Amino acid sequence: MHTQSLTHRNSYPLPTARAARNVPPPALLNESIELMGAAMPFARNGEIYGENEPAEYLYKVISGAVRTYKVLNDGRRQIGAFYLPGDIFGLEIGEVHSFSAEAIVECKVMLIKRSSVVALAGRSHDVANQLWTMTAKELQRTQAHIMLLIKTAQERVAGFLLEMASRAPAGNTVELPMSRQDIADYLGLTIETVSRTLTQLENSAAISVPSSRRIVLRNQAALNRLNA
Amino acid sequence: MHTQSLTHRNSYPLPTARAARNVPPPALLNESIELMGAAMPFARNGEIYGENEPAEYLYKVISGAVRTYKVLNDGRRQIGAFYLPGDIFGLEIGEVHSFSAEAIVECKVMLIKRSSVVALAGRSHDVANQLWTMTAKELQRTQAHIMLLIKTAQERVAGFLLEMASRAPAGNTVELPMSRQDIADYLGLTIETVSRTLTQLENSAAISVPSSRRIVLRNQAALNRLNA
DNA sequence: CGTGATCTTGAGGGAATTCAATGTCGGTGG
DNA sequence: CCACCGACATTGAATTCCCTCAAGATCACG
Repeated sequence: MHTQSLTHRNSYPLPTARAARNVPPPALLNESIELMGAAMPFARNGEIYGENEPAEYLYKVISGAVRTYKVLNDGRRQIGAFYLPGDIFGLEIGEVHSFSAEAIVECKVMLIKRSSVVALAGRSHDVANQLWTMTAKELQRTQAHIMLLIKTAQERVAGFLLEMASRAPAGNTVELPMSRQDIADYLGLTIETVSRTLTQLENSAAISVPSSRRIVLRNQAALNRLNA
Repeated sequence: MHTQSLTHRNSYPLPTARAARNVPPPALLNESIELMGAAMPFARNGEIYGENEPAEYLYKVISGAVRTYKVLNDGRRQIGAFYLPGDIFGLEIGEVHSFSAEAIVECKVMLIKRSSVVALAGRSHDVANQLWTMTAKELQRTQAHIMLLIKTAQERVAGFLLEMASRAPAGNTVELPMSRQDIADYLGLTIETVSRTLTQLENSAAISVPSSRRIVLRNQAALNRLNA
């Protein structure tokens, strides 16, 4: 459990510090998160929060990558989302998290007390609106995930690569922070099928795989065609 | 297209009418929807809105049942959700709907102008909060849907039946408004697999199927076990 | 250079799909 | 009233795609 590590976060500057300095409430939730928290480090595979734990914080990825997931009682794991630098996660309506969150690689994550944001939203319509917008964006992302899960293996992998490419900084090379197992659990496939499918895509000249965690999209049109 | 039918809804009472009567803004979004709209009828299979159409309204099911769905370019259809009396749908953040919506059976649906709700939310923190809460609930529902889609056919069908049972009014009999095709497209299966699976569940005494649209949950524990 | 973790590849099996036929129900008209 | 029709549902047989199990290959790291 990581509870202690979260608990001692109380020593980080909180909104009261801002109030004391007579700073007007920030219009942008994104900004307020930066102002209200300090980056907290997590080791590779470190737990950020667990399913059913109180949802006390919101989180913003500063560096590294995060996965959220659920485990069924027979051990199957489903990854709900990958979060990359700049992404906010842990936004829940209930009192507890409905997924668990782990660092995929070494990470820095900004934390903000949920109660602070909610309080802020009670005063600023801007913040309230962004809280809603962020949740709605997450909803759209989840709906897109559903559309992936009904497709063939090729389509899922192609869709995943295109998604990662669109979120990555640069051109047509995707740097994957996650393992094949993570990808498989995100796409509802096995590692073997993911691996085989990547090989197929490479043989059909749609991609090349210089190293297992680096993938070059050689024929984006072909991938888009698979993306249905 | 149903655009005309929506357009003439401008003749329904709008928030301004309430303001003129010096009524305080309602605290509950649910109430405001009832106050702001009148029930509109839709025929079986009638389109309520289409994907990529402007998201001008929110909708509340008064009677009947609604499905939202997307169609892939090769014709595969994925149903995003079923909405039953009391449920609100069409809540989108973007300017356009990301799914289409159709009446499964003859329906009455309450409509409310999106702009009115958003304006109301700008004045009432209560309404803003409920707008957020509703979106977050929808997110949770979608995440649960993902967990269904990674399971076996038996588990998906069992999960679907339990979901419908928990939403239906009465005891352990589920009255299905939707066809096998709808169920299949919701669960990412074929109608044949849905049909065969129901037969299996019946043979294993977990359910009985007196008529194709009526299902009795005979052994809820067994279904829950399948629900993983 | 070994060791464990991760990834790839192969062979065989199984669950769901596809294709096809039959069965059932509700409505409509003779 | 019942015979017919179309829509919907069920069942069967064959196929396909992905999974499972198993063996190598590659990579990172001490």
